[in-house]
Amino acid sequence: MSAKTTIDRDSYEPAYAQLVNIIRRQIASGVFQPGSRLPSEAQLCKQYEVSPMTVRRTVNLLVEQDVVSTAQGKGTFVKPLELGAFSFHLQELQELFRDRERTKVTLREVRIVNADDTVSEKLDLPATEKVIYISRLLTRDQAPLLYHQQYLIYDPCRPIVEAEMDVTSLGGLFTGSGDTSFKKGLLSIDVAALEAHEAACLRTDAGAPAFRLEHTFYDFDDRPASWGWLTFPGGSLSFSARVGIWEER
Amino acid sequence: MSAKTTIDRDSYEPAYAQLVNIIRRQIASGVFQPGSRLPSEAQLCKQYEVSPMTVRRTVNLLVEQDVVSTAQGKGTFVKPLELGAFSFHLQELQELFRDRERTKVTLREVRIVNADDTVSEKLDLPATEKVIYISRLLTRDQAPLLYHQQYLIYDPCRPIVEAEMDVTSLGGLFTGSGDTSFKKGLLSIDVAALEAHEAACLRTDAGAPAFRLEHTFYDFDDRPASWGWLTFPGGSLSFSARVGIWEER
DNA sequence: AAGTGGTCTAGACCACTAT
DNA sequence: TAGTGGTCTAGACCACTTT
Repeated sequence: MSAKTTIDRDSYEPAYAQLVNIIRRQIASGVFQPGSRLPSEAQLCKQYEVSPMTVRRTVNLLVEQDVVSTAQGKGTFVKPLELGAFSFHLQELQELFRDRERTKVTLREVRIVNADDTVSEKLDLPATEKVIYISRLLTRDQAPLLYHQQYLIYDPCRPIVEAEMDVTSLGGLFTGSGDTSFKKGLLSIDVAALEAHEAACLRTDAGAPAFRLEHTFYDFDDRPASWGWLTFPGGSLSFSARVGIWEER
Repeated sequence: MSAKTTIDRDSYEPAYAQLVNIIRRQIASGVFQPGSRLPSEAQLCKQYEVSPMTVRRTVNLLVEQDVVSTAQGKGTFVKPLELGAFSFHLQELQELFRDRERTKVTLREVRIVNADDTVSEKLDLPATEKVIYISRLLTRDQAPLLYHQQYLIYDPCRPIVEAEMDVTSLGGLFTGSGDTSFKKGLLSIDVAALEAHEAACLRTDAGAPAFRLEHTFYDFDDRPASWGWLTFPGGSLSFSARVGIWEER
C-alpha cells in the first residue's frame, strides 16, 4: 500500500525525477506541511544515496513547480498554495488547431487597405501606408467558432506575406508545424462585446461577450510585421489552470 | 559595440546564465537561424571553457524557455516561433492585490445558505446541505473593480473557514502572504455578460462583457472546500504573454 | 564555527542517431 | 563506429544564515 520511498536505479525514470515525485507525494500527504523545512540537501543525499548534483536538480525542479522555495543559508521550505505564479495554457485552442479533420480555416477576405491611425501605430508605419487586411473564419464541424482579423505590412520583398496568406498558416503558429520567420510575439487577452459583423460571421448575437486575443508579431529586425486578433464567444472555449500539488501531471 | 561573447568568471552572474544569454542573443541576431543546429555540447564546452554539466544546464534552460529543442543523438535545434506552449500570467491581478494602499477588499455579504444543485455538485456535498456564501468587493482608488463570490463548506472544525472569512485573505492567495491550508486549486477563465446585481456592484451596465475566473480549492484530503468566482469587466484588466525571443526578460 | 543552499568541475556511462 | 544528447558521480569552493 505505501508508496515508493526509495530510488530504483534500474528504472527508466531518472533518479532526479523519482526523487521529485517522492517529495511531492510526501508534501501532498502531509508529511511535510506548508511552511515547514525540508531535510537539508546533504541529508537527502545520504537518505536516497544520490550525489549532491542530483538532489540539487530535484530541488530546482520543485522550485520551478512552485512547490517549494529555497533560501540560501536557511533551507528549503514547502510553499503554501498561492495563485501568484500560475499561468493559463491555451491548450483548448491548441487542440482545436491540431484536429485537422473537424477544424477548417477558410479565408473570408483579403484586401489592400490604407492603414488607419490604429494600424499605423501598431505596425509602426507612417500614416495612410498601404497594408494587407486578412480575415479568416475557423469552423469546427461546420459551426463557426473563431474569427481572425489581421493586418500585415505590405512589402513584396518579405516572404512572410505569402506564408501568412496561406489559409492554413494560422494554425501553424499554434501547432508548431509552421516554420514562421517571426522572432517574437506579444499577446494579450481581453473581453469585448461582439460587433455586428463579427456576430454575423460567428452566427451569434451582436453584443454577446467574447474573448479578444490580440497579437503582434515581430520580425528578426524587431519591426512589427503583423497585428491582429482572434475573436471567439464565451462558452465555446475556456482556459484552465491548476495550482498547488496535483498527483497526476 | 559587439556584445559579450565570453564568460566572465568574476561576474556575479553564474556561468550557465551568461551562456544562456550569449546563445539567446546569437539566435535573436540571426547567428543561429530557426531550425538550424546549435554547436554540440562538447563544442560549447571547449569554446566557452566550461564543464559539460554547465553546458547541460544552459541547454536545459533554453529548452524551458522554448527557444531550442533537443533530440537525442541528433543535436539541439533552434525552435521557430510557435504559440503552442505559451501561457498567460495574471500579473496584473497579482499587482492589484499587492498594492495595499490603493486596493481595498470589503466584505459585502456573509450568509449561511442551503446549497443548490450546482453548489452541491461543485463542493461534492449532499443536496440542501448548509454552506457559507461570501461575497466581497475589491476597489481600487474607491472605484469598484472586482467582485468575488464564494461558497465554503460549513464545518466548524475546519480552520479554513475562519481564515477565509477574513476580508484580506482573498489577496493572500495571489500575493503568497496567506498561509492557506489548501492543497491544490483548479481555475478556469471564461467570459460572461454581467448579471444585474454584479453590474450594480461594479457600477457598470448589466450585460457588459466581463471575465469570470472560477476557482475550486481542495484541502489536504482532496475534498473540495471552496468554490467561487471572480468577476471583473473587460478593459479594467487584461492579461498578456510574450512568446519567442525577447532581449529583456 | 557549523550548517545551508548555489555553482562548478572533469570525468564516467548510457541511449540514441547517423554514416 | 563516431557523434549526439541525457544522467550521474564525488568531490570542490563560495555566499549566506544561524548559533
